[in-house]
Amino acid sequence: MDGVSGPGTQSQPSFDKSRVLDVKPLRTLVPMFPNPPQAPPFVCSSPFGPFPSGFTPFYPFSMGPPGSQTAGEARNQDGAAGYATPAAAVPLRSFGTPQMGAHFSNGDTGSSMEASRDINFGDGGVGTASGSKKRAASTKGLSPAEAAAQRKARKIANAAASGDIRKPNLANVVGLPQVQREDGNREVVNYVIMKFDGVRRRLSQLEDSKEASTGLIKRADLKAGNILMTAGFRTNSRKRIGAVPGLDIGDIFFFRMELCVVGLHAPSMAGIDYMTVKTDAEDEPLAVSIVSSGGYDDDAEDQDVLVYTGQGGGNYNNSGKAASDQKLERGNLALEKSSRRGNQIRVIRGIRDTSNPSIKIYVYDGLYTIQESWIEKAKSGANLFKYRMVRLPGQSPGFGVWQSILKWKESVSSRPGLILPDLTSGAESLPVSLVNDFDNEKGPPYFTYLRSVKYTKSLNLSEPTYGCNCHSACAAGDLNCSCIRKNGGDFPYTTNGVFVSRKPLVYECGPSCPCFPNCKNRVSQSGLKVRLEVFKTKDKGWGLRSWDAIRSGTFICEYAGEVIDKTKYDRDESSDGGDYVFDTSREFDKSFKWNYDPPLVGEDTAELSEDYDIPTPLIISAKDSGNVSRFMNHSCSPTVFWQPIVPKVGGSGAIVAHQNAKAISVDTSYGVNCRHSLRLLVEMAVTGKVSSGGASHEAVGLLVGSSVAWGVYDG
DNA sequence: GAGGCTTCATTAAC
DNA sequence: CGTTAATGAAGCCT
Repeated sequence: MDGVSGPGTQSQPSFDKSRVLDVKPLRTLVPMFPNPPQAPPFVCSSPFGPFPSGFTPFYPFSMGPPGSQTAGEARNQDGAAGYATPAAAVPLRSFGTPQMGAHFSNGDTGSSMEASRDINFGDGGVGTASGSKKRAASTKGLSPAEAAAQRKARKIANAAASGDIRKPNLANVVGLPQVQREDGNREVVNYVIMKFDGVRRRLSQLEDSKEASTGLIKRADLKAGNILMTAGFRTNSRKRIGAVPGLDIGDIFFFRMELCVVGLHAPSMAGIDYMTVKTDAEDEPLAVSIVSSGGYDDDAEDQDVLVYTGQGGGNYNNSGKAASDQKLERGNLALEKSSRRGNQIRVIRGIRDTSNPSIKIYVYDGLYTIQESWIEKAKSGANLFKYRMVRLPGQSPGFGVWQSILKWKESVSSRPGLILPDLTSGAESLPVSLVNDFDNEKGPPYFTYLRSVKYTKSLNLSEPTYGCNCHSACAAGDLNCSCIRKNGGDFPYTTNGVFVSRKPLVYECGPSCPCFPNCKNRVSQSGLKVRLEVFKTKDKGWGLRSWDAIRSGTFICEYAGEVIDKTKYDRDESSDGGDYVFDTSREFDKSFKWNYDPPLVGEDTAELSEDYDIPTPLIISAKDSGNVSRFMNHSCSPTVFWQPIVPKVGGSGAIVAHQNAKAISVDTSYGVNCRHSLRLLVEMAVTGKVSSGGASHEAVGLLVGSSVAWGVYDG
């Protein structure tokens, strides 16, 4: 046996493998595919709520295209109620309705499809007359700040239009209708966040490339935020005390600008957000939200109590100013007033991962009130305002979960319900723990752990070989690198390894490329990067979730399993054997709405409209052998998507380059060279909810929680 | 690899 | 109504 055994076999060498066949498979991962032409649009959305983000959903089995119904019915049904969205939620596609369309000045609301395209990002045109007209007209009803920002954006747009054609010209983004702009809901929030990150990734990509590094783009996060804010592509802009519609406790963010565009916390920098409330007597500033990020000497150890420091006085860590007394004005005054009134204040906690200090996330931790405030002397001798903030009881956990995770990372055995610290037995570069804190089941049925796809027969690969001549590492913007040219001139990943935009096929550097293994174009070849956990769900068998915050575009894993014959698959499917099968031959989503949108001016979009077929379709079964991906459950609002990636073809035995001896090595006697592997990328992560592991239908991925943002889920 | 520095966006307040 | 000041983070540079 050339593999690593699944749980149970270590202690039971004589494990009866036939049990595998006795146990009804838990779930199937079906790749996400577009609606077939004959199907109505948005099949997946209704009635479970709209699915605006455009990454193609995994079909709920009960709702897939007509052809997939038969097998689907027999499989585990996606809990219909589980994915219902609040009745109040306004479907995004209704943006195209006349009442919403009125907010579009271009009048292009003839059809809902057209209008919904416009919602995304206008017409994508250069700084044309029509574009300018649209912007001018849409200035109506904007605040002075917005109008000023828009003027600024126009300048940038003009500069871009007259200059280098590849410079981003995203200034013609069309904002959301006034209704959504002021008051959001979950769909709108998810949509805004997704667009924010799409633009941010694209700007990052351009920034990475040499030609643009001399240009205007720095701090892609700020830039992306500015573009959206300027256009009015934001939500919950109306300030309010208390909860914000569409935002849940436990939602996570990776940039301050994200808090801004979703209306959780308006200031792009300041830690205290407040609003002036008119009373009979006088106008009173009241705090609405605070961000505790570690810049001041806050005491944030306790889950439910936060001692927050006021702002100003040069007491901030990175401030170059001499420290002085803080004044009772602005945010400090607002906190004081809120304290007197006993008002609720939203708290966002910044968290630095001790194992990876470069990553900082922001977790929305719900509502607090101020219990007491006082003045305290800083080390510098300056007076600081201190506020003891206490979390309102009865709220679902947010920050607390992350604190627990930090402990688990220090000592796996402290994880409640732990069955195995690493179910891969060392096959993966990171452990994957097996946990059941729900009932007494001791683990999933037996399977063999594979790190990669296993080929049981030779495949006739016809794709041309490609390979670059780069030494050490391929560099973004280097068009001499043939791998980059294969990718249309863009580096598919940002420097920190985040996938930028979906496309039919991504070309990574392969075995015959001379570049080093740490080349930035080898992201999916380096195995697990995210700390995962297989856990028992309430009603969906076993599922997969993460201990790490997974940023949108993060590579998670490939779909490992055994490649099987189509005929065998067809036969199995009729007898309920289709579970765990991933069929890559189906077409996948053509809309790519996860991407920045529209394409930058002058960008060639031809490749997106032609051939979506991947070169060598595979049917992969993870029933008997597979990796963590076999535990990903189906969801109608998935947090991951599938992206075909090819490494270089050719070079015998290349797949064995996966070095871990305990892993199943690919049997090269079948003539396996390096094939294209299928890998999963996370769509995620921006507003993930943290779950303490209750495994409700939505509490799936530890770090993920709702439609946008989970790395992994059960469903 | 740690720490300092620079730059940037928003909005209340003037 | 236009302008300014206050605020802090992220990533680069040293």
